Amino acid sequence: MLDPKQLRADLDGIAANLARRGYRLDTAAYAGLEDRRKSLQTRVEELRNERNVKSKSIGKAKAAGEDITPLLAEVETLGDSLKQADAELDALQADLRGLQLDMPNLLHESVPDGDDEAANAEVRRWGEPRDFDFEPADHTDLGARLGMLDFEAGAKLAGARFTVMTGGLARLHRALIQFMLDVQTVEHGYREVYTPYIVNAAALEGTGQLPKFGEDLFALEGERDFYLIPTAEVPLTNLTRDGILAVDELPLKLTAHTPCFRSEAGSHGKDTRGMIRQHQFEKVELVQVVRPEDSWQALEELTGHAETILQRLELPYRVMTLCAGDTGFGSAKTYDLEVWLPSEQRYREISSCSNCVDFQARRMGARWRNPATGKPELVHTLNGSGVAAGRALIAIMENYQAANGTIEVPGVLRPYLRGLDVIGV
RNA sequence: GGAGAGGUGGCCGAGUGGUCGAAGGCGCCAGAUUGGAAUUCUGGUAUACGGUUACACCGUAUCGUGGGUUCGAAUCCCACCCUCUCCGCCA
Repeated sequence: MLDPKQLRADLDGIAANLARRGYRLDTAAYAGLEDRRKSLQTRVEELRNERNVKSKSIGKAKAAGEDITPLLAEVETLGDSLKQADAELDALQADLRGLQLDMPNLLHESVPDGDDEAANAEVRRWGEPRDFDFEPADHTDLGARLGMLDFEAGAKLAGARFTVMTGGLARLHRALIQFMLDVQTVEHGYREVYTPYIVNAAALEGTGQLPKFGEDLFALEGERDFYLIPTAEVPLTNLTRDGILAVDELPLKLTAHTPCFRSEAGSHGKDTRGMIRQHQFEKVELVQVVRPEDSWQALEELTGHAETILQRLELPYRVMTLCAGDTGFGSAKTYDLEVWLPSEQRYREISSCSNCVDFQARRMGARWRNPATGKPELVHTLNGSGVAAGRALIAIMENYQAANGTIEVPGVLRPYLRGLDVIGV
């Protein structure tokens, strides 16, 4: 959510920034609502004040044993006009809040212009794509040849976009997660967290998935508003909701391995082959909650923490700054990590690292007590995948494949696999 | 699932219809005391929004959440959420 004060003071400036994303803010409509809200709120507060003052005098008169009938007559009609004005104000405020919840975050000035991923800007590359002396297979074929990746079984158990992994591949997948968690906790100072995989609507509103993107979520049936998490960003970031952090708790660096569930509504026909886009996948997530002045430095560090994983796995990748139109709803700036996939002869997203500045913090009511002012102030929140396990597995399969269809296990994962150095022999 | 208890400020904890944003304590901040510290004493210590883009002042809201009763609700009524205890069940 954007700062309501800023929305009042610089509506046109905000509209111009949001326009870079292709978001059209109807400034006249917003300003009109805001004006009406202001006058109505003043009126409601005046009426309340009158009621409070008179009620108080009734109390005093009664205590003094005086006759209160004339006083009661004075307040007779007050209640009705107050109730009516209050209802009007409530409706108006709900409208305003609806507009505010719909607005994406302001973009950082360093975010390049552009409508879609074609305009994303490459920041750097790491590693050289391997030179194959045979035609590299894609992970789907490799998995089938190994007999360890079964999409039909996934479809039988659940439906399209679900996968069953078995044997060495399942173990490699688990080793990958273990490795990533170890690096992030032991080397990068993140605190490991185990969280619920089901969250309520308030948590999803806090990080920005709701109310606007409910279509992308799996909602549970029943009387309660429960959802499967689309990313551990939701539970991790919301740990700070409605709270005030002490200065020595910052930066708060959290990591969690969780499954992620996404309905992928609106991506029909996209990446239907293979394990690239699934309804369920595993991820190690990184979240940082920092002082506002530290967040841009933190974004660089967090991105580096995700990069470390790909470097240790010796997977070639590049870092992209997402352009205005491709940057996510709650993010002020996002770096995507894209890993090299030999079968596609291109880089594919494997991690997304974002600085949400105070956007989520304002929605969540997440603050810290600034010693300089003594006051609670909004924190800044960041998140990034460190990294997506399913896609990392794909990248390993394709980049480490041999001509006979076996997969060499990257060196850093071997300690986790107890002698399984090649998968498929 | 059955029975019961409870949710109040950073924390603990009073408060069962009126002057309660809320006693008291702890913690914290400032000052006094001290050679310095501990102790002790004094004062101050919520957030949001609005009146004014002045931390001075004023108003409004906030005692789990949402409704209701009333001139007036932390206090009464209803629903829901959460916590705890006992029983049952269970990984």
